[in-house]
Parts: sequence; structure tokens; C-alpha cells
Amino acid sequence: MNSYQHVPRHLLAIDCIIFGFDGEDLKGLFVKRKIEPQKDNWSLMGGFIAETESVDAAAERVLFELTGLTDVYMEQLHCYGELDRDTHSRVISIAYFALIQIASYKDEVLKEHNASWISLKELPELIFDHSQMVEDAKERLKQKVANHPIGFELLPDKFTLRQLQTLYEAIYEIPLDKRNFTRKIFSLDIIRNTGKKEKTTSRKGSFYFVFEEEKYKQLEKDGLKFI
Amino acid sequence: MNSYQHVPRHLLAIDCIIFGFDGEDLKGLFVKRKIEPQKDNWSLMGGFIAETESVDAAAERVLFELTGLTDVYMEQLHCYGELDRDTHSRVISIAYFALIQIASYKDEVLKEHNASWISLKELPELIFDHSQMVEDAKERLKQKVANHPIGFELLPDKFTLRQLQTLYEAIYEIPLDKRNFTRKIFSLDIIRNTGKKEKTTSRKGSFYFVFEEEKYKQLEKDGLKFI
DNA sequence: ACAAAAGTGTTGTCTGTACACCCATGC
DNA sequence: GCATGGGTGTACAGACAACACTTTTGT
Repeated sequence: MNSYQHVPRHLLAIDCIIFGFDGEDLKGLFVKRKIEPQKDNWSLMGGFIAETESVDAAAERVLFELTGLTDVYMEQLHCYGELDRDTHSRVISIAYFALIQIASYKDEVLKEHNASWISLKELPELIFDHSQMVEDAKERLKQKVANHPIGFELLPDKFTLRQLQTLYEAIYEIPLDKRNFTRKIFSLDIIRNTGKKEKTTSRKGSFYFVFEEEKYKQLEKDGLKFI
Repeated sequence: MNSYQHVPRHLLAIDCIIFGFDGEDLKGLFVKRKIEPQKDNWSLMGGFIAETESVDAAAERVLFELTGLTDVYMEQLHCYGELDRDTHSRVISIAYFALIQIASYKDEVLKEHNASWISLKELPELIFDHSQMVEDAKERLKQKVANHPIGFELLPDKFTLRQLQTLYEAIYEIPLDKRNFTRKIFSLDIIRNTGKKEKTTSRKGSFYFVFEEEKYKQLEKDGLKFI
């Protein structure tokens, strides 16, 4: 007996909000859509879910197709299922967001996909409900970062305290006090001073820090209270 | 041009975690499944998404079919998309959780659907990945209740401070201090003393409280910090 | 010597937490 | 009059927020 007979089937898509940080602004990776409808308009990277892959695997594939990256921090955001969200036909989309290091992203791939990093402060209109997805992802990122150390996923391996603070300010969209921020981060015991200095942005130079992997994983599991 | 040709289609289901509170324990509403596979095993209430309804609407329909209730607090939890999560064939499921007042639930409907309220402390094995869904929903409820006043959705219109505290203790799964709890709730300025007393559980009797709708909506929007 | 960014401490306020006794009433 | 659950205040500790000056060094 097949109790699932006569059940309607649906088109199921993935859309991917890809966050990056250039040392100043929080950015998203967007593509100029290559297919109808809405060809040539700005869009999130997306794709359809295949028959033989899990939903998570589909999201990883979509991300890989655009970035060539694997082992990236990625999280399911929400399933968007309004009837008319895609103007062409009924498509239900599951949105994921990913955090990547902009530096790890290869420029040649950008052109190949008509892709660009765009500051989230000057976001153009996106197709369908993609603007809503980005808003939701920003909000979720804020929430998450307040309780998990995932912000670090956006930084290069070595980074200065100032870069770290700027990142948090970009995510929260509020300025933070330099001294209080430094104290807070040190109290988490999650970064280590390499003793080496970055000398391009100031005369004095600022120390490069790296993550303590073990402590990081611990905090990712247990949670923390950042703000 | 139809750019969505040759794209695979999927079976898409809704599963619904329905929370209730009986004054003592946090409970879930579960059904004995009527169809194969896994007929007669405990399951979440579910159903397939139709062609002509949004995903949210499908969730509301599934909840209505089991409870007869509308205008219920309901929130999308997560999309579960592992290849083999349904042992019969590939089904992707979008889980929602709902908060209802047990008292508003009609007993005749329970029998009709082979449904029972089961304490989440003594949860039986559920089919497929439904146990995981319940765990995830409990976790999400904890998170949400810490920042939004939605716990009230589970209580009857009139309730005592003790009932409210017991509810929060059941959700957080930790005991709370009576005096600190009372102070905290009052500081939110969200409940009003009706002046009437409940007299069945103690000689002295305890005051019935009701919500202040306006303040409640404000807090639901703005968020709060409860724990 | 000066410009430009880095780094560093203290204090007051608020929030959270621990804790114990009296009250009102039905029996 | 006593047993039962209801209601209330205080004190200590830790977290957070506000705030300004000195250091380093390339030019």
C-alpha cells in the first residue's frame, strides 16, 4: 500500500544569503540572475533541490557552486512558502545563510556567476522575497552572534582587535566602547595575541590575534552572553 | 519560456508540535498515526501541503484539523530534509510549533484523532525524526520565552502567579525563586490583579491575574529580557 | 615635533541572586 | 489552633556603561 499516492508535489528551491566582512562593512554576495523570470535583476544565489540530496546538502551544493568553498559555517534560516512569492510559478524556498571570509573567495568565480559583494547598507532591490530573506538573515545573525562566537567565521585567520570590534559594530549596527569591548573579548578567553603587528593602518601598529580553537568550540556549544 | 522545466518535484509535509500546559507539566499533543508506514505509532500531527495554499496556511490547516482552533500562536520551527527521514519515500517536512490553552481543546476531538496530551517529561518514542523535532521545539520555546512574553499563550485567561511560575519552570526545566520571579513579572507591567481569588488549592486563596493586552503586544514586538 | 591610531583602569549604577518569615483561611 | 500555600524585603555580588589620557612610531 502506498499511502502517499495522489499527494501534490512541489518545486523546492534553496536560496543562500552569503555574508562577508571586508574590514569595514558587512557585505552580502549577490548574483545577477541568469534565467527568467526577472533575468538580470539582483538575486540571492539559489538552485533547486535534487531528488537524491538532502536539503542541507542542496544548500551546501548551491554555496559550493558559487564560491567553490566547503566546510563553511551555514545555518538554515527559514522556509518561505507564500503562494505567489515566485512570479513565474509556485516555488517554495528554503533559505540558508553562510558566513565566509571574503579573502577566501576567488575573484575569477565572481565574474563567472555575475556575482558581486554588496554592502548591506546600500542593498539594491532584489527579486521576489529575497530582500525579506536578507532582512531576516541579518536579524538572525544579530541574535546568533549575541550568544555564539560565530562572528569569527567572517574574519581572516589573523585579525586585530579593531577589526573584530568593527565587525561586531557592523553586525549589531551600533557603536561599541573600545575599552569595554576589549575587556569583554579577553574575558571570553577565546583569542591569543600572536605578538606580531599589523603596520599598515597606524604608525604604532596593532597586534594580530588568532582564535583559540578549543575554547571556540566549547563556546559554540555552550553558548555565551555577548550583548 | 519556462525556465523551471525538468526540475524535480517533492512531497512536502507539515508537522506540528502542539504545546499545552495543564498547570503542572508542559505537554504535547500527539496522535496515533492512522496510515502506513508506522501505523499506530505515536506521531506529531501532520499533513501534506496542497497546491493552493501557502506553507503557513497549510500549518494552520493541520492545526485546525486536529484542534478546531484558529488564531493560535504558531511559529515555523525548521525544515527537515534528510533523504531517509521518512522510511516510506522521500518527504521533506516543515515543522511548526503552536501554543494552545489545553482547556480550549475539545475532548471529543481527541478521540476522533486518536490524540493524547502527553507530558514532555515522559515522551514515548515517536516515528521518523519527530522526537528530534520535539527536542528542537522545546529548545526554541526556551529561547523564545526568554525574550518574548509568549508563555502566556499557554495559560487560561485568569491565572495565579503560582501557575505562571510553574509554567516558566516547566519550560526552562529549572526551579525559580518565588520572590524574584514575582518581582520580575511585576516589573514587566504586563499583568493585572483582578482582585478575585482562586480558593481550591489553598486556604488563603491566591489572586487571579489577567494580561494587559496593550503592554503584551508591545513586549512581543520589542522583546524583553526574562532570563 | 606632530599626527594618527593603539592600548589601557576606575567608578557608579544596575541587575541578578540568595535567603526566611508572617499572613489568611478552612478545617 | 494548626496546617497549608500565598505573599513580601533586604543585602551582597557581579555585570555593564560611561569616561580620557598615554604610548608608539613614521613622516
